[in-house]
Amino acid sequence: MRDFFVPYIKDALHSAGIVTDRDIQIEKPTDKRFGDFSTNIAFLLSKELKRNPRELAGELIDHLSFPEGTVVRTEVAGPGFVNFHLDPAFIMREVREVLRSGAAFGCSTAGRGRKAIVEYVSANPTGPLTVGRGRGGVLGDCIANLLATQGYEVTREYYFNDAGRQMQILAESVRFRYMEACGLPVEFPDSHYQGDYIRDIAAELFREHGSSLNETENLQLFKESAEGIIFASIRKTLSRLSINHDSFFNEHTLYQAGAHGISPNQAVIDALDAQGFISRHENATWFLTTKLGQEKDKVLIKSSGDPSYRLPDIAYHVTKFDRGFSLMVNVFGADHIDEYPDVNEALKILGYDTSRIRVAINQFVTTTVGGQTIKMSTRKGNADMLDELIDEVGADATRLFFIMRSKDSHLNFDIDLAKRQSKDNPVFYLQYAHARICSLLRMASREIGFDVDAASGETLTRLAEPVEFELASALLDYPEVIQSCLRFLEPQKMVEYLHGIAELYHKFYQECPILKADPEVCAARLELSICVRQVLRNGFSLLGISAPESM
RNA sequence: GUGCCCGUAGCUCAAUGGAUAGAGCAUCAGCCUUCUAAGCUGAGGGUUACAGGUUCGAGUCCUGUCGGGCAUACCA
Repeated sequence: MRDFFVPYIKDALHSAGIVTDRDIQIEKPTDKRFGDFSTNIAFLLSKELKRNPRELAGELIDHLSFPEGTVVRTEVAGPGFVNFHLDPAFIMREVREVLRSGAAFGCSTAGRGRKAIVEYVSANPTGPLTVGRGRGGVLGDCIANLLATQGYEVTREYYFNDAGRQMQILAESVRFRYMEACGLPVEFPDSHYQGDYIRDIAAELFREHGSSLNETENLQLFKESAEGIIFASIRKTLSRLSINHDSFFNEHTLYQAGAHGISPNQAVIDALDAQGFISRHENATWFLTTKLGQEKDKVLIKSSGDPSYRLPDIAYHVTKFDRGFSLMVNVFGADHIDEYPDVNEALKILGYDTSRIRVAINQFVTTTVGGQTIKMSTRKGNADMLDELIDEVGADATRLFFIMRSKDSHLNFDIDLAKRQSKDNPVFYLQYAHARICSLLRMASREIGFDVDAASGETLTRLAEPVEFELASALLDYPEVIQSCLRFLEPQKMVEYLHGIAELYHKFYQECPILKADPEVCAARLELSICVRQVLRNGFSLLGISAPESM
């Protein structure tokens, strides 16, 4: 809708003899007295032209003209705002687009022909997913959904490492528990994984093999069975949240020699070395990040000969470029904040365009039960598990709660609230609006033979109540909300928006009789309801929550 | 110590540098013989942590202070 104004404003500036290449910003004023839309262009121009903004605004509107039946009034207000008042019929005509496009309303082709990759969750298979991982998972999934609406070919990728020290500890942990299961005395180290799931895996091994594994020093079997069981459980948990990755990228492949006989890891070392950013001392291989202004150099290959996590991370990102992604989104938890800058610097040195990479960092999650805060913890058994949370509050509430706050804010997950089957719970508020419309349409179909599928929106221009215009106008914001979510990698804005739509609909429902209205108005209100239902459905689908037809 | 995030109504949180800082919960007062009251209407509630600065305009940007979280590994 905002795009509508831009060409006319540009034309007017041109014919007023004002030269600028500034972007025209269109805003939606908070106060309806200031019109349906406004622009601050006069302020921006006053800066560069050193002229009075009110004067500039005046010249602008003198040259401004819109097609018949669109903008009914343009005025200069305050210190230099230009406000536009729309013809209500214009809004109602535009709303027909919701019905025409249906599930595609809000989509664009901006990303057509471009490949995007969203990397999220990426937890190593050392244990069940924690609540904190869930937040990043849902965030990443929503971002992927958002990108898909813009025509990108989206890959949802999970990057993991099933080698290395953490997995070694995991294997040892299972072995200890296995020996316990065999009735042997063991002293379980504090440094190892304490969770009950380790016991379950050990018990499984004991069931299959009895105590025949007692003697073996080879941890491989312990590792593999633990990995298999844990990964299966992770994927099951994710699928409960409708998170389904297209691709699981095993870090191990970066250690294996490729076409030219060298591994991707080695290729990174060689390339950085060629640029003078590698040093070998203390038996290790270092990335000279001090040359880039950082405090310390970073180890890429440890004295043990194994790469530290940074090296494969860099090599992994090289594969993303090599695989032809023009947009790469990485979703990390706040605890991985320091991971990215080194990767970024290395990629720049290697000549890659790092502006194609966007990083979304989500802050931590605390859960509260009965007003008591339970802080998320990592390796100990007291971490709150994502699966238990889903058991407790359901998948829809889990997803919505994770993204209804800005990713930059610590999330306070109120379990009591999420469980409540009442109006306090935003999930129910949103879904209720959808169910209410479905119910209404069912009744309309039954009582007056209204054909929902035949609705074209032709009757919408009969509507005249303020709340109806407000609602219609809000529906037209939907495509811009998607853009805004993507600009900030912040699906939370969609939650806010949908909440506003639901609120307006409830208000409309309260104020305007629908089935009891005059038949022509009745049809128009039903059509408006269908539009609202469509936007709610589209939004729910982006957020990954269900759209119940009755509640 | 240093880096990143946060500090907004009693609570949980919004607000592309725009006009009188908004929602929900909680509190108080109303609305169901009428399409789902899981809803709606209204009221009260604020020195946007603090102090400066930038400009037509600052919750938003800059500097400093205070408070909270995360990170500061040859773990990932």
